[in-house]
Amino acid sequence: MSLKFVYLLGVVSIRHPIQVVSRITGLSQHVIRVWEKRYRAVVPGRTGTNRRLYTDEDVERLSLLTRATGAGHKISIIARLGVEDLRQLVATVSRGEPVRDGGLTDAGGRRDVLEADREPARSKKEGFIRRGGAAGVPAGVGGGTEAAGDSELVEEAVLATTRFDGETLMRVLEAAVIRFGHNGMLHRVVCPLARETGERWQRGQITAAHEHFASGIIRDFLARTARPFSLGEVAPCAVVTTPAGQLHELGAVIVAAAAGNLGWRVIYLGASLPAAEIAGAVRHNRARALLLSIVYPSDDPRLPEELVMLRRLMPQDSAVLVGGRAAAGYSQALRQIGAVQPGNLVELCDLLEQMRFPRVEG
Amino acid sequence: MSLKFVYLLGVVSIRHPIQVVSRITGLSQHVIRVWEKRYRAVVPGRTGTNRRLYTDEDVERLSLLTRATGAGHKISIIARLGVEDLRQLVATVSRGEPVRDGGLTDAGGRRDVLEADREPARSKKEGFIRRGGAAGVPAGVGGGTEAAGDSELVEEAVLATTRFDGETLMRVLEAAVIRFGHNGMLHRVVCPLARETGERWQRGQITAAHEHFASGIIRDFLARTARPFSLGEVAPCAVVTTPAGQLHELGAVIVAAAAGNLGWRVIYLGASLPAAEIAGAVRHNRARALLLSIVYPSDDPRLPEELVMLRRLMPQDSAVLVGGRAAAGYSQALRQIGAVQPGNLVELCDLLEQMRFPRVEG
DNA sequence: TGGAGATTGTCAATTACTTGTCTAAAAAGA
DNA sequence: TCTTTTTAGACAAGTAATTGACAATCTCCA
Repeated sequence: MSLKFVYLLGVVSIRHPIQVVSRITGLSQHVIRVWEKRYRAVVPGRTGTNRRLYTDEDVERLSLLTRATGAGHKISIIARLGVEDLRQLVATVSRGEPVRDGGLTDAGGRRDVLEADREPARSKKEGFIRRGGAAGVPAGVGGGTEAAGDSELVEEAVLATTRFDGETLMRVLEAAVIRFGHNGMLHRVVCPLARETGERWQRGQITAAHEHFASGIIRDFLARTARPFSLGEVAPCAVVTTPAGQLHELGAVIVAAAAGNLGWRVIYLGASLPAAEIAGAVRHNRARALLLSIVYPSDDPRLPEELVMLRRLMPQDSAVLVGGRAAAGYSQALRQIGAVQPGNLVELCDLLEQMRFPRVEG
Repeated sequence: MSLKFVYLLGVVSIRHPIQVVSRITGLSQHVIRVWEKRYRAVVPGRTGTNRRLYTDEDVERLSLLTRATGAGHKISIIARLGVEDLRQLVATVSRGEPVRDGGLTDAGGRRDVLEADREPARSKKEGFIRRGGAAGVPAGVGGGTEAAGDSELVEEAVLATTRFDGETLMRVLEAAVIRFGHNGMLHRVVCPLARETGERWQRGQITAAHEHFASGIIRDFLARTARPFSLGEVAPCAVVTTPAGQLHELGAVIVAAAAGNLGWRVIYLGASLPAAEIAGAVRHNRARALLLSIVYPSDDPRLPEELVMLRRLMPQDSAVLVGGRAAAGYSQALRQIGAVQPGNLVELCDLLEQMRFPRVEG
């Protein structure tokens, strides 16, 4: 808390050498230095022996500048803007609105070079978001209102969960697969089960242990029934986890399975990872999407900071998709970081489907 | 060795010779001394004859410094920071991402060289005394030689983990099952893998995300290969989890699998559950044993209270077994609550085997 | 449409600083 | 005696700063 707070105020004792800054921002040391020399984008302090030392605010500025230039802004023009202005700029851009100073989404050659050596896609993100928002819900697969679910099976599953009866729970899942198929099981049984357990837990009818238990069983079941992976290297990569403090794993399990079904290469990281860790994994895997599940608590004061930090540390061209019942509690932060918030699993799948095939826009 | 021994006696202020510190931190003795001489990173006490003696805090500092330097920070700059600052630093700057030659020409490849260069040097010099030191108790009870491990497979598994390469990791596990059988795989590959990842994590060579990732893959694998359960109701029940604040799941996964192999009905509850929740699950399932894994941190001030609370809430006739590299850090509390602390997986299995058939004593 | 000039990321070379490693000799321990 | 530790000094490789140049675009204008 004080950590992040302090960071936001820029009052920090610890300063970073250029190597660290380079790793965090993804900029080469060359660029960092040249931005300083030509545009005074940042003016780091120095050690006694003339080594640069960057404050956290410097890092933030550079990150924002990276994102803004990626969106087509010219570094020479925005280099001197304040952090606040930059934030606004980036927020505007990630909402899909056109960049004001001419340099339209496709800023042209420089970007191509940049992308070619950085990663396949950047501008895509905005595209997805726009599309996702517009397309919205394509009406549930099975007809009913967003996967009505099979109440009988769900009820049995809930019951099994409350009794720590893994065997029965698995049997129910098996039955669900037979009846609805692998995907249908997720949408019509597991998802409602998650919601139901969540509600019961909130009412104090069951404990977190039950939720953990169900997560485990469902994971095991999914692992057992999922197709053994043999995805081409082309498969886009998605990292699935929950941010620090979010201990409930079930949502993430579901999302991971759904993404796997849709042909994504899923890196599943379990629950409660700090921002830096998540960002590292995303970066390492060049993941096109980060899928977060936020279920409880819905008012963790640290989480917004954590999310901001996450966005700052992540590669700019990776999208963030956030689901879960408590996501709404952080919508301000989520909007700030340009996260997409699908309203339910169907929407999420829709988005994932769209993101599967990056189109080169014209 | 002396470490564990002394811990058992409850003496808190033991101090370690440099060799031990070197083994724990993964730093060479040279580096430890040079960090002291040049930067005063630590200032160990001395014996009457001028030998260095390091406190636990020194060790902690050195570990953190290792991680921070791994993240790109300059030792000369961070050497004097306090433990808290270092923790923050390490948490902020994750080093999970690869350094791509794309953007970071200055930094590119360097790290690989650094590691490739650092690794063999260390093992050559400090050798693999580790086994003697870390294992401490030979424990040869369970038949095998305390799981010597198949270094080749383990190495491949570690490599796959550092690369988030789930497919390869699974292949390795498969090979291990074929070669050693299901149980042998646990003892000879997964367990060493857990230890190795733990050590690398402490050295900052990998991130917590890697550990989470490996846990997930291993879970999935175990779920897939474990016998589908059809245990009679007679099977004794064991609850497996980690106490609140302990986010690392791998140890619990291993233990759960081991217990399952031995014919226990395992209720697996994942990581980081509050005492009340755990106790509730134990009570609800009339579990004969509660298996806890404690890996990190080893100095959570809340954990002892949590453990005491746990014992108070639990049924009296349920045993508590605690394993994990950080268990020693809480040995006082553990003794207080009458927990059993098997030194390694073999011992644990031994105990579980004994507990399978309760004697009704007269 | 074509071209001049500005913009911007990249690179090489040089210099200087940083840091891990190593050797050798003496002391201590076992 | 054989190993381990300590100290001091030397060294090589890694890392960073600076300068100047370069190539690929982008912008603007004729």
